[in-house]
Amino acid sequence: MESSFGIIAEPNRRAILSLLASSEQSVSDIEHRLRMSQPSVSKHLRVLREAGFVEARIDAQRRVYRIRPEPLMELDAWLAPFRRYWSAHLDALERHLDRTAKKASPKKAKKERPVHLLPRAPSNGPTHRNCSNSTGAGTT
Amino acid sequence: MESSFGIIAEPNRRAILSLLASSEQSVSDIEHRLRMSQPSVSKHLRVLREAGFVEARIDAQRRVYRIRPEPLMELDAWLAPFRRYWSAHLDALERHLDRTAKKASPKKAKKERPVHLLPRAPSNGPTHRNCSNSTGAGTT
DNA sequence: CAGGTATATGACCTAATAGGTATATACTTG
DNA sequence: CAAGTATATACCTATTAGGTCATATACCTG
Repeated sequence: MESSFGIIAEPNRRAILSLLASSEQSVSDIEHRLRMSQPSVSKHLRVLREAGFVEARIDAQRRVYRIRPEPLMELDAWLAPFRRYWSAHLDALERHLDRTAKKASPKKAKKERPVHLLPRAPSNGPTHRNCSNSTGAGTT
Repeated sequence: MESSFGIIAEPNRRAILSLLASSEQSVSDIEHRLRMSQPSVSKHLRVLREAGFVEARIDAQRRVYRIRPEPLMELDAWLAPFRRYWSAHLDALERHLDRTAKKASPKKAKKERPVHLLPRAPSNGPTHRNCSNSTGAGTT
């Protein structure tokens, strides 16, 4: 696992991080709250630890894990160049989250139009700055 | 590939996104700028497209790709709960990025102290806010 | 329509990874 | 020291994802 991005690609690891976001937890805490096997939790914690996402503190036999923010800040930093796109799409996010939450089942078909069937662009100028089409058209 | 997180786990895909962040590009643009094979670029673009990270516009035989921000906003949203940790570590990020930039080679050994050898915690309160230790051990 | 260009896709191979079970290690208490 | 608890690790397996090569598809130009 090279990058921080690869680390958080794993859903269970994200769940662990989210859990730790609220407060530190021992391994067995995580095990029970997330319904995962103990070895699995330990393995994920190891990955997270080696990637700097968490650190452990010893309390008797327990290892109490907590967040270390640096790698997450790194992700945040990577997102920076894209934030210029946010403003135009502040509400589009809601629709997006809404949509992906409902779907999530269709495997691999009919979710995207094949590229060669894309609608012809208005063939005006290469004004790549307008992202307005897709979102335009009020939902209402 | 389930989530948006999985999509951006792939370095080439992140490179493509970063490239598109500045301006839209055709497939062959990407191919040449990132020194990737054409099939590889197309496949990654497909993944990105199906995940909603990019969309394509047709210009003659070219497919001109551009960013769609929604999934990135989703990532940004996921990071929100962790931002409470930022403030205490604003400068720690620099050190972290600095460090990980230099290393990046050691595969899997000696990068983290084994957990059972962790320093005894001062056993005071569970003040999980201090992340100050551990970072010592210079590479040199 | 023929030839050329740009992109997508399919087949195949390989490497990386997550999960499970069993077991080792470390620490605590009597 | 013995027994018990909490956590880490080794080994194995199935799955997945990415790369390349070859080829199909769509579009342009003359």
